[in-house]
Amino acid sequence: MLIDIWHDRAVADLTLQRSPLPIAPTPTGPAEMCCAPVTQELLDAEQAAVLAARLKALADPARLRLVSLLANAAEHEACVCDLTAPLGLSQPTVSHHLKVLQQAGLVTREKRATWAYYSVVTEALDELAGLLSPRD
Amino acid sequence: MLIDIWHDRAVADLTLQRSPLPIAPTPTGPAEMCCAPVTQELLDAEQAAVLAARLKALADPARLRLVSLLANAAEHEACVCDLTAPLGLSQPTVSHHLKVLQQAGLVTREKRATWAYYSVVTEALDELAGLLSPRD
DNA sequence: AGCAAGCATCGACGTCTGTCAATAGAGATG
DNA sequence: CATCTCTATTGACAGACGTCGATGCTTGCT
Repeated sequence: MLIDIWHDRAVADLTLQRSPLPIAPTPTGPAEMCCAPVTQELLDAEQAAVLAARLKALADPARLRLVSLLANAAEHEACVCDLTAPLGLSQPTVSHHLKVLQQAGLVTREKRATWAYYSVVTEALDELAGLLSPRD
Repeated sequence: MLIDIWHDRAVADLTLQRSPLPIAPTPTGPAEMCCAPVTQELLDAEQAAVLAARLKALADPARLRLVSLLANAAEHEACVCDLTAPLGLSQPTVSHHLKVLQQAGLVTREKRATWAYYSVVTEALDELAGLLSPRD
């Protein structure tokens, strides 16, 4: 299932010089393994805090819908201006949520021209899922 | 890995008549499938709210440690009085967190004698994980 | 009946969080 | 340069949240 939230900007995009696609686009949250699955080993205070912080980044309706929008968007990415309308939230609020998601390592940001393109870090979601329920 | 937070109450427990192990011990949160995995279909507002509520129940250090304690406890269950010390939190606070977890369908409560035994609903964790990252 | 233990609820408190309007900054266009 | 678009930051505010002490309720024991 793919939702196109690209509109006519795809056309305008062609008229702009694109950035040379940096290999490492500033990964704020490296999303490193913080602990064993919750049900397998006892979490100490610090591990629990780290894991809770990541889950908390996802545990918000707006942010869940953002992740869903990004994952289902054409090219699996979208810029802020395409996300405000589907969410019914103001642009600053959307920017705020995206920043939270980025700092948790759940999305990446790539600036092209005046637009900031966000996309989901599927590996981060996978790892989070694996911590809740062991993949065996 | 098993952590024994049972102490000497296991002995005292034998002297008390046990409840006849009811089949359906008041499942507050039935943990029914709320939506497709986040990355596969677009979440609407309501689905996002439901999923966010469940994730929010887990997205707390104390509650994560509670789940971890329960999962790693002998018999895979524990009562409130065994959980306050490992967490370093007051009994009312622990009771509060357990209630949140129970309402989210992540733990079940079974009252035996004066003790309330909580245990993890692994299926709920599995489902939650499956919504973040599709299995197979 | 009286008492003690385990647990849930209540009330209160400080903190965190989601939201917006206003503003500032970066970048493209004319 | 002036202007426009897109995005990020700031400041402010209401509501939610985590925590605790005090209290009440249930259950078993004497």
